[in-house]
Amino acid sequence: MKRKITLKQIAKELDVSVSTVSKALKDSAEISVDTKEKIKAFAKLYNYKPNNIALSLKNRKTKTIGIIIPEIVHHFFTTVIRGIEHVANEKGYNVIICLSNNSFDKEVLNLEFLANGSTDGFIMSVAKETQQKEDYHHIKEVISQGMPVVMFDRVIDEVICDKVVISDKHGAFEAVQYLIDLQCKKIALISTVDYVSVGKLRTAGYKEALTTNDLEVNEDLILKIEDVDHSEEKIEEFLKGKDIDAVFAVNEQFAVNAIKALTKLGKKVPDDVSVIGFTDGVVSKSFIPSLSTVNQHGEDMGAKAAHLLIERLESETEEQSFQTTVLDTSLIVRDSVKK
Amino acid sequence: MKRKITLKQIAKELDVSVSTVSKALKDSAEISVDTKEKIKAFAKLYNYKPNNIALSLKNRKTKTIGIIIPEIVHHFFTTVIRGIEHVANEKGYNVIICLSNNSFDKEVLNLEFLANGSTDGFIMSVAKETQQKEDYHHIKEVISQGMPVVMFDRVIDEVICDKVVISDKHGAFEAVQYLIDLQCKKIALISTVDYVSVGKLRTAGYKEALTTNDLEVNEDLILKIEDVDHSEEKIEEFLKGKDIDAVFAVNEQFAVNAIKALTKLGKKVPDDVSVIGFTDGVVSKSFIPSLSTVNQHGEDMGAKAAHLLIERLESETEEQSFQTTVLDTSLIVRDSVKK
DNA sequence: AAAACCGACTATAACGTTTTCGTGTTGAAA
DNA sequence: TTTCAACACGAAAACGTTATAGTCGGTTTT
Repeated sequence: MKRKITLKQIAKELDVSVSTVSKALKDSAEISVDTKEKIKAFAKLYNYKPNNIALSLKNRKTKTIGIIIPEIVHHFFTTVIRGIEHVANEKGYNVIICLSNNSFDKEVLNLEFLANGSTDGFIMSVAKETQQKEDYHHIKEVISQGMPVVMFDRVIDEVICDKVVISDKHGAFEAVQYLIDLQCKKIALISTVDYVSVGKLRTAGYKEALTTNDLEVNEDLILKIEDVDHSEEKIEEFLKGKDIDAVFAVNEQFAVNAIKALTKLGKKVPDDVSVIGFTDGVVSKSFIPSLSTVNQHGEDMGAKAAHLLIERLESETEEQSFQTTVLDTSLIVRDSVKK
Repeated sequence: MKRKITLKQIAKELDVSVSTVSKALKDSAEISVDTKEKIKAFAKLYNYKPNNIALSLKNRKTKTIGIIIPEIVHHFFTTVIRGIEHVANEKGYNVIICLSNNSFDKEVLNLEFLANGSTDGFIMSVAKETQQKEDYHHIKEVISQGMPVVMFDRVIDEVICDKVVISDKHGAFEAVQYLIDLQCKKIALISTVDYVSVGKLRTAGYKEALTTNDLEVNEDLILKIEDVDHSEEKIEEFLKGKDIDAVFAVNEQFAVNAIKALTKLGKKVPDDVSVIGFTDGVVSKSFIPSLSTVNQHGEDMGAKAAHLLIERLESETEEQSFQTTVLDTSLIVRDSVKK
């Protein structure tokens, strides 16, 4: 088994110095054409490729971007990663992904580990537990050490860095407005607990749409779910006996569960009740009735985040003004709402 | 903005040598208790953490595992990653993910890049294009350079390394056998083109189940889909006018599309036609009727692959016997089949 | 013919670690 | 008093690169 060949070995074989080899391979004018050709041929033969680790150490940059997200089995995060990956590769960067599993401790560990030389910067969406704890010292720490960080989706106002978000509130507003335009008057909301920033914002959009249209906000029509795993029963229980004509859910899963529960309770979707979800995932399109959703454009989000990060990495100046990019959502109308 | 602190800086500040600092932080017996305490306190104050890149260079190992997969928006791959990530982190390894987007060239690039020092080994599922081309020089190359590789799901017989697969053929066999036991006689197959190894194997399982039960294999009941994007129309066209009582599909998407098409064609699932898919994804559970599938246990697969790789990385001996682990599938019976 | 220059290299430092091999100062044994 | 551990630390090499600063023989300049 042959090991990877190094400059030193090439130098020894050809009886020249390491510097000569390095320069020859970079096609430096300092080296004679003859020598260059000889060295290049030899290097090619042995398939020489510079060692990235050595380069990273020397250049103090790794050309890799760290992604830290709560979960990967979420279709939304998956699309974001794809967006990041796409532009990162285009610009010659690699991507290293760590999952926090929504755990604060793991997020801290990941961040610390990657910050010690492994990456040039981060793109992250914080863990649920972190938002709950409101402890952001680890993120602030890496930023203060000169690591650029771009946050997306679940962002923290308190941390100063570039951010990419969608207009959660406005997206929710539009969806609910759409339902109101369909003459729906009794619109239920299925949301998450408030410390999850997106849940909070979407709830705000829901409420604003109602009040803008002179409809009363009825807290009895609002369900906040803590534990995603048992959402199905919770939703069914919540909807039982409720007199409603529409449901707005802050994610795809809740929307699907709502339709199932409604069907079980003898109500027809969309004839009796219209349903709109948030986040366009794999399920929405396939579901029967196909689900109307607020599309988050995850791939665009990832691409934008990567652009922001790379721009900051490659700008010489220590620009201190950070921007928050707000991406528009778009309402995809499918069969789960009355026409 | 403070930069990350290094041993050298600590040494300078405390007026000792770099070696002393290094040893002190490792709690070496060579250093006096006083000095150790002083150094440790200082290091803690400045939050010193060793630079991973420097360590990687020195130790010639990076403690990271490279994952190369065709696509990330597939729920199956996502679960595999989760499995890998889980055991990797447990053993102190990091995970770096590259997507080939099913492109041969990108796969080669990724592999080359990561092989130059960035990772200690690979876990991969090859791109569709690579399987089509049957060009595996890039994989053989990294293996010959002493990089352990573990393949999963789409594996290549020709490449000698550890592998983790599921019993595709047997899984398909069991599913079709189940349909036959339900008294289905005219079972259609919706598969992929043959160069995709899993498609081929599952097709073989389907055929074997039929012949074992003295049923004729009717090629008219077999559809092979090349282009996933237009599968919906293809499937509908295929099923039109066909006299069948069951469908076995080699993935979730095809199964869902089959149910949709059947419904459109006025047939009831499961009353008129039973349907079983392969791969348990997000859609299966939520779909109405909920989809019966062959579960691939992606997370187990990832975990097993990671174990195999790490074991090889950490064993001193250059073990030359490679193993192929075959994981069992399990049939999840839901509402898409007659009871 | 001395000074300057040029072409084609080589030596060295540096990136941040760890580790092996010194080395100078004690205090105790001979 | 001499000898020798033990102790506490430092110097240097190594991992693989690249960039800067030499070096050295030969040619051109004046």
